[in-house]
Amino acid sequence: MAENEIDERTRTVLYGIIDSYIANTEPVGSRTLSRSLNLDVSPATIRNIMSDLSELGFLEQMHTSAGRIPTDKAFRFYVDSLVVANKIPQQIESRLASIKHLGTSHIEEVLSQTTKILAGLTQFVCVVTTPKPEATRLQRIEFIKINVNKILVILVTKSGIIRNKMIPSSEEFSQDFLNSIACFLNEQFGNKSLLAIRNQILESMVEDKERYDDLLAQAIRLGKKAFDVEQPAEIIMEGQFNLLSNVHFSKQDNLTSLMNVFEQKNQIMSILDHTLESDSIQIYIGMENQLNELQKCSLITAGYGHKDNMLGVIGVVGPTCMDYQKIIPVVDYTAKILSESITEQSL
Amino acid sequence: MAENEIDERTRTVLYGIIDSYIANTEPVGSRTLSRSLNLDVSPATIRNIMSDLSELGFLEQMHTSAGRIPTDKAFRFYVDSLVVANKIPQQIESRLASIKHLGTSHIEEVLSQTTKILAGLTQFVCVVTTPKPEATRLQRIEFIKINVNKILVILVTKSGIIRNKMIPSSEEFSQDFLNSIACFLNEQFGNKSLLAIRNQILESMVEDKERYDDLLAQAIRLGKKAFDVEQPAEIIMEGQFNLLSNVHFSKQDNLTSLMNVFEQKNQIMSILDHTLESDSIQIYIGMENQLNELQKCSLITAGYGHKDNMLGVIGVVGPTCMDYQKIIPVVDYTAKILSESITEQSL
DNA sequence: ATTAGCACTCATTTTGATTGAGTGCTAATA
DNA sequence: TATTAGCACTCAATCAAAATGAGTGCTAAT
Repeated sequence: MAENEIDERTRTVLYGIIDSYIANTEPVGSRTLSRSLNLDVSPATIRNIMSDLSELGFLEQMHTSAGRIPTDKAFRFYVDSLVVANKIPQQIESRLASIKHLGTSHIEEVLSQTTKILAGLTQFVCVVTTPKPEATRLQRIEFIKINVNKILVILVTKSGIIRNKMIPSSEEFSQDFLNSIACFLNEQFGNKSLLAIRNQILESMVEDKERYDDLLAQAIRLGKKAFDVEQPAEIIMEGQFNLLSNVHFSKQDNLTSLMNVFEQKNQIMSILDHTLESDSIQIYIGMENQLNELQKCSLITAGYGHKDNMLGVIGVVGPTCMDYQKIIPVVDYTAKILSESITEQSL
Repeated sequence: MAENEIDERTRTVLYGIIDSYIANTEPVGSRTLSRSLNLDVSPATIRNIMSDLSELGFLEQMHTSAGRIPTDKAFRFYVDSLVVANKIPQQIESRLASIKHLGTSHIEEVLSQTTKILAGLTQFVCVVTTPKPEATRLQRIEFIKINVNKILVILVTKSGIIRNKMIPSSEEFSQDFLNSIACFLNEQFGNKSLLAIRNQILESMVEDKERYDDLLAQAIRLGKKAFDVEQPAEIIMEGQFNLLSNVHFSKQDNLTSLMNVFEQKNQIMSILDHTLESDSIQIYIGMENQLNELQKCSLITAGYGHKDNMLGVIGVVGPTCMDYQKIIPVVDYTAKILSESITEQSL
């Protein structure tokens, strides 16, 4: 049997195995399946079909006399042919609705709350990236003189991020002078992306080093410090402990290494980075994940923001054998709600 | 034998048991002890002594034929009579020194880094509270008009905390007007504690409701919003996963409930709150902890800040049978270094 | 093409015996 | 009188052999 001509019955068996495995996290054997499935076939027939599926790489066995478990390939097949119900259970819907009424102003707070809720709903680890600098536009920059040689920079972005940064200053500025500089920078760079601003500033410095009058020169210099090492994007993570009580992970002891991965947020970050390109939901199953430690996990991500301007990514990490049918729409819907509540914010 | 007349030899045995238990996390029996201890007595004698100690409540057995393990009471006795070496290993000293050279400006960043280092050194869970509002004095407040009905408040405290808060405003203010208000508030309240300010504002509002001219009235009104729900103090926590690889916790399965406690930071917060009163190091052993889930843990805390003005608490949570001799000075020293580097900051 | 039957595999569970570190008690000893 | 040797007893931990049972592959009959 070739891969592209899997007949109806074979597919039913495969789905049956996957469903059963998702439900019980245990290898499934022919007899059990022949009973639970409504196909009127004997275990022996099921075995034959299973044998075919094994050969095609959809099933594997831990040892000869165990049941079979679906491979990553099987899950991929399953997920690809999954018609995702876009009907969200009432309970989940109302739980997520609370994000919208979150009166807070810090986008970090919104993201953090959302992540917590999603982690609670899925019982998996849940991550979200703060808006990436390329996508965040400057709304306002201000300088506050703290003391003789310290200036506080406040950076407000359109997406609602507020960043504080203390920068040292070699010479003393009056608050008035700082205000002028801020005013200048706001006019010059307002509504531009942080990345664009940084580049433009660097250009200015190279191009016409001497030309500027004092105000401009100082503005550029301070601006450079303010926009310079602007951290790329952070990652907010919740529910790491959910995996502790998760059947599938508590069995094995790969937990510690998994936790280590989560502690090193930058690794997760770089994975999520890739997924930002697409605005639809994305699913990485088992081995499809680059990271070794995640190869028994699946990652489901969805971008948030708006079609023309995706801000970041929200997603969950769970076992490969998670209930995709249930989880996918939840992640999808969460991203949607998050997008909406952020737009409301930045208005 | 009465509790207050424990003779030399009995004490040696008790200490021997405790030391052995700390080292191996295993019940210790009479024969092993008689060999490892240099006392020239037979196991039988040790058994008699152990029997005495059991009666006094210093030792307990899991079952008849197991060895004995020290009770909380024993650890308390041990810790109380511990002469803590204030000599810190070179390696640890240099590791902690890096805090001082942390060029960053946000106190949160300093606290977070310190906590991470302490968690790494001790391999336990490590917590620190951000400075409590009663102890933090206002350095500077500023208002930035974001749009028609949103104002960003920036609050800088002497201890280096920067708080951003978006507040809604019913009427529209010009930035100039906001500056005047900020100027007024800075003059009025500069260098006062946040708590004092809040109270004073509330008083003002009650006392002379009508008396103020427009500027003052608005200043008080905005000030109220700015200082009002100022969150009490946060808690920063690191190294939760350390306990996963800790021998003592991985054996039992009380881990999940313990992790839940750590997720509910406010519970930990309220414990740490109590410890802030004293400026010396404090130790809570096992049952001495109010929280049920922590009753197999010990908590070692130390305040940071300055004698007349303690800012917050830093501490570690580990198993009751931790190596106090080693851990106590580390926590103590960390708090000292932290205090120093924060003072440097706020100058 | 399907199924019943059968021999075989192998993780898991059960059982029972063994070991060993520990205890308490008592009688002998210094 | 304090210490110790000796002894019977306890009990978790370890191990090996046996039983169990869910599962498989193959073959011959339907």
